[in-house]
Amino acid sequence: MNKKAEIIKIACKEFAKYGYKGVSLDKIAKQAEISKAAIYYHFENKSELFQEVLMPKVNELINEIYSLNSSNPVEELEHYIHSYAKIFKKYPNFAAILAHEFVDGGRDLSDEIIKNLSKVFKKLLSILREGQKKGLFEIDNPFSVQLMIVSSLIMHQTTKELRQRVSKYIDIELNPDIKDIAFAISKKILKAISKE
Amino acid sequence: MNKKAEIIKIACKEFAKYGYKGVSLDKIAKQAEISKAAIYYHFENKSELFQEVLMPKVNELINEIYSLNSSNPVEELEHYIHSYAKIFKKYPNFAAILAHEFVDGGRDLSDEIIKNLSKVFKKLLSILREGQKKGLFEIDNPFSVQLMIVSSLIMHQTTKELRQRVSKYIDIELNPDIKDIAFAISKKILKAISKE
DNA sequence: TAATTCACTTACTAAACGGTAAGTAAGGAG
DNA sequence: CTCCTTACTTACCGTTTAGTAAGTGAATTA
Repeated sequence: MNKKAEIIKIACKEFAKYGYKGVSLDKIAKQAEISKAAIYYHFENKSELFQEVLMPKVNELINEIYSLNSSNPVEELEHYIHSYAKIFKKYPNFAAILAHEFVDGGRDLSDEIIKNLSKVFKKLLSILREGQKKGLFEIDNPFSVQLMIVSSLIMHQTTKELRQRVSKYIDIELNPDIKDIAFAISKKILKAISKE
Repeated sequence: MNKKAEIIKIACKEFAKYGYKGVSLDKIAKQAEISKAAIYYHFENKSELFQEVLMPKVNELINEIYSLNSSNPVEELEHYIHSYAKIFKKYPNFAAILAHEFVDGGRDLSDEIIKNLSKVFKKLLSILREGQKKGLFEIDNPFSVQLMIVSSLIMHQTTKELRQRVSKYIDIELNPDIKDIAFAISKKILKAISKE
């Protein structure tokens, strides 16, 4: 593996753990066994490194989500939810980075990434509208559906440490697989929004 | 208002916006129009200030959640969800702080706060178990139910800025009231987990 | 009136931060 | 052999960070 790819890999892990602002380039440099200035040889600045970490994953998520073109909203919704699960399983750090950015108001995301993420949300809205038009779904608040799906999946990936700490006091399932969570969520969401 | 209360109020706003690590005491001091050392007169360190910001809200949430003691799991679940909504409406910054801590693995939370938060999660688990025992609920994965409820409510409060940025590209409802979201969520959750 | 406490301020420290200027060893091209 | 590029390193800069030591004026207590 070349150094640039190694930096990206280490940076991805760090951004997932500490968020954009919490990551220090000194620490990344130390882990990659290079000097900090070497990072600046490969990337213009911290922000560019962050975008280069995120962009391919965002694009892969979009491709996955748009890969099915069924006329069945139920199928489409299931595919949508499992697309997230698939990408998050492939890149567990990606979900954590998104979670950090969500709570930070996307402060450190470039407009290009925001634009691409919008495509993801757009797809869900169109699925819900289609289902509503076909009399399959009954949705009073599409936004709350979106919240339930996306935040549940993202939070699942990012609260592993917290669950560990909480498990000292209560009995919870510690490490459910995201695919199982995706199944549980899509089953419940479908039941919740289905007419009759 | 005395200075200590003013510091807590400003700190609460800052912690909500930037998370524990992102907040600087210099900035809080400037806003409160005192010196940074004055903060250290009132609080032992940054961490103690953080706990003093959080603790009363956590306790109020616990009291609200445990204030109803019905034998009807449906009623109890509705009360649970609306308890969150009530506290988050009263302290919008509290939800944002929790969100930051969730994605940071509760890194900056004291054991006491973790213990108290566990009580909150415990209550939901007991409601779900009770509903299951009475044949009202059908739950394969209690953890995913918890995720859907808590993360949806918290994320709703914390993604206002992000929604604003996304709204340039897609048409979403910008500022739904948390009470409406709570109603939508509890309605969907009940439908999703009800038997039949 | 003298001593003490309260609620701070000023001035500082050591460490960490993102970022940069200048230099360098290795290798390929002409 | 010389020039140039690649992929870095060393050493630094200015700023910001949490935290501290010492001092101060006003109010309270003995």
